[in-house]
Amino acid sequence: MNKEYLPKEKAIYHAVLALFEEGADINNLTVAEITGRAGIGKGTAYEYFSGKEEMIAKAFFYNGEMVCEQLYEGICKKSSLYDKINYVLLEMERQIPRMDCIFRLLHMLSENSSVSRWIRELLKEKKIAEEAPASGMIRKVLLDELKGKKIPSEETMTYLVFSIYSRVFCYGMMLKNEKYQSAEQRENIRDLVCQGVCREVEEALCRI
Amino acid sequence: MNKEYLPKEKAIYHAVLALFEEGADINNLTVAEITGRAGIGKGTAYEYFSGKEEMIAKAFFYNGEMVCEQLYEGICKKSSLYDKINYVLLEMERQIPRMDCIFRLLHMLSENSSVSRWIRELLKEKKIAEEAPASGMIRKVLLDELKGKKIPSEETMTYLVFSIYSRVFCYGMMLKNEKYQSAEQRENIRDLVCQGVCREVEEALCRI
Amino acid sequence: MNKEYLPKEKAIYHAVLALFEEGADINNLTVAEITGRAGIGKGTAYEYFSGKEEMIAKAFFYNGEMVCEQLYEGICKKSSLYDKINYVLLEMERQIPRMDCIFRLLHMLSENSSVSRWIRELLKEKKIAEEAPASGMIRKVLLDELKGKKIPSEETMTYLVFSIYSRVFCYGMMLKNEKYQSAEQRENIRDLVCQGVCREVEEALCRI
Amino acid sequence: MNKEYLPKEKAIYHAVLALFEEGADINNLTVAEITGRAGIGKGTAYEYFSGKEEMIAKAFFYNGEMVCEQLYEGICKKSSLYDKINYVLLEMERQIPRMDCIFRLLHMLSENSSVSRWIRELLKEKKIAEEAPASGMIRKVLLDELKGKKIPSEETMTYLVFSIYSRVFCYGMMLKNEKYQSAEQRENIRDLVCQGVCREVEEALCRI
DNA sequence: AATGAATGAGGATTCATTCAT
DNA sequence: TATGAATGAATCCTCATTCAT
Repeated sequence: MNKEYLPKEKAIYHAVLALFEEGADINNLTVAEITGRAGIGKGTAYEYFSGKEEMIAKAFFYNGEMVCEQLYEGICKKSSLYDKINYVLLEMERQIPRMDCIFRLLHMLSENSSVSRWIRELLKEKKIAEEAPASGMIRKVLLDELKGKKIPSEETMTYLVFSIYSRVFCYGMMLKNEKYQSAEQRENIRDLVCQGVCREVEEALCRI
Repeated sequence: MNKEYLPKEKAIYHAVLALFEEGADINNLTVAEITGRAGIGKGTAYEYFSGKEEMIAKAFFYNGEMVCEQLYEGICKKSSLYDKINYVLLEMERQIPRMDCIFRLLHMLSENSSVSRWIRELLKEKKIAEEAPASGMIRKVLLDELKGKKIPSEETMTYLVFSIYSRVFCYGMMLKNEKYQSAEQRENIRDLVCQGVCREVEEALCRI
Repeated sequence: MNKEYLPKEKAIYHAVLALFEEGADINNLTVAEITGRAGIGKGTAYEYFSGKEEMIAKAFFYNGEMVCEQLYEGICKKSSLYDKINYVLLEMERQIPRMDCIFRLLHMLSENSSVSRWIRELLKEKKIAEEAPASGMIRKVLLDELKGKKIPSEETMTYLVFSIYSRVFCYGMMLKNEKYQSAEQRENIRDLVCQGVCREVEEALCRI
Repeated sequence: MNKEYLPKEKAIYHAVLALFEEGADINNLTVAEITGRAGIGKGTAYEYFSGKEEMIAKAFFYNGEMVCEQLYEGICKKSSLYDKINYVLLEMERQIPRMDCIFRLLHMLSENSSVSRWIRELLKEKKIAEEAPASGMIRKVLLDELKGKKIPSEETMTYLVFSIYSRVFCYGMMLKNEKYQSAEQRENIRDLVCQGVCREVEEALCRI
């Protein structure tokens, strides 16, 4: 299942992600920085990529795939919806730098830069046409949850996906806010988020 | 209350926003493009701004202020929470380009570009230290709603603000998705969002 | 004898000289700096001068005239050649900043900047066509000295002027050297310079 | 002993010096002109130099080293002080353009431009801390001359160095003066300068 | 006469990309 | 295949000068 990446290709991805995690501005990354960090020659990068944009776009895309894959594996090991959501939120906390990359990827989807165009291109290629990136995963989790039960209308499904998505997404945003850095606070909010999701799903099912 | 803007200053702001709305990539805007569009000389811009970054940052900040001001006025005319949220969502639909600017502003807050640094600077200057931009508005709406009722814990308040914020935010994201372009679909989802918010607030109050 | 200077004209001259004495680089002086320092509007300067170059050139020329005039007055009060040379060297020490301006003026004579062209223009206008700037003064001093004696050949005169000129000039250069800052050292060298000049003039006269 | 210069580095130096010799104003040299003349790309220059200033400063410094080296070799081949001084003056006449570069270098030492700051930096690096540039050479010549004789006081040495320096320097200035362009005139003055130097050194030795 | 806001030509510098080795 | 020296297009910013007030 795992696509095999060429070593130099991976080196570029890791270099881009590392530079980003160290606070570099994506739009001002230079090829020299990237290849320098990757430990390969500038010209070599052009043997694997058509240009700077492709390097950056694919790096973030690569990270997205890695994270989602790993996240989904973890989710599958949990049985209740509460635990699944909780697991995701905890992972977000645990891997803040990688999550920042994910957030940047999401932002790029609504940008107009040439990197963004590449990202959209990649999504089309992979035929990943979700409501929002990674929302497919949420849909799968929801369908799992509803297995054996009456399936709600497409409209309701969409709403639920968005509802869960938005909560998870905003939990991530909150993690970056200086005001919510204590473990206790986070735990409380996390609980409320998980409860909120569970309650909403239940209610939606009742309403059918 | 409204800060007065110098004509050339405003011309720059409108030029930046117009270019952005027409699909320009913020990170590749040139001073020549901006001043050309604003109808002023290149050098003139530097009489009002220290550099390109300041122009762009302040343009988006300006738009943010305008939109929030207008939005809050509209919210105040609505009496129920449902109507208030509905009004906001409708406005988002009605003014998609301006909302895109707002979204871009939000994204910039978590970027590392020099424009972003300017934006954060501006927020500090104005002493706007909210959980998230514009979240102060939601908090005010909530407090209005709870007037005369028992005030919930700070934790719960924070959660409610985030919950509402995330739903509104994601509704905005959904508006940009090709899949949800029919007026009917939107209406349905909008209703679900408003109901979801109301229900969650009610339940939170019950739980106190 | 003293040409009358208009107040704003003088203001410009003093501003240029002050900025130079404060360490500004002549070639990077801006009109804004000059007029700002002179306390007049930028446009006003253009009522008196055709451009930046003229301002700077005339400012240094003005300083040259002032210094030479004053120097010559002082020289006339001394009777012996030794005292005259000694007076000049002492004045150089006393007014180092103004001398720096003179040195800069000399340098400009052999430059190719537009300011330099202006300076050469000014010299021509005033019909000051000396071997070197201010060398006319030395020639006059020499002629005074030789009054009543046999006048040497033009060749010898030229050589003497150059010889004196070069010693005075280099004493000025030495003043700027970190190594010769003690009053005692200077006094000794000054004495040697004055003696050297006197001896050379005497010998030249003997040789006739 | 000769530091090896990279080809493109040398190309830049020669381009700067050629442009200067053709009458360009150092302070208005553009990188485009320099690289154009050097026959290399604009960007290439920045692989070797940190900026325009470094290019120009190092070019003049390079010329200074070349000229001094060559001059000193020639001096060593002459036996009498008269011949040594005469050789230097003749060389100055023969290589007027290169001497102009040297003069410009001297002037730069007392300027405040960014090029000048570079030059001073370079001198410090090379630990060349003479009274004046190239004055070290004069000191060496003097010490050679005094070999086997009683060495005069440091004060006298300094004075002699300055005295010789100033005559040579001013002879160079004279060469540029329109009034002294005939070979005969020059020869006469040159003779007087050489004699003057010799006499002064002799007298100084007598006075010990 | 005096001003300074407005201008835009001009130039230093950066950096993605190429290509000879 | 891997490289990095060379390139020049692209762009920010400065500042002399103008001109309406």
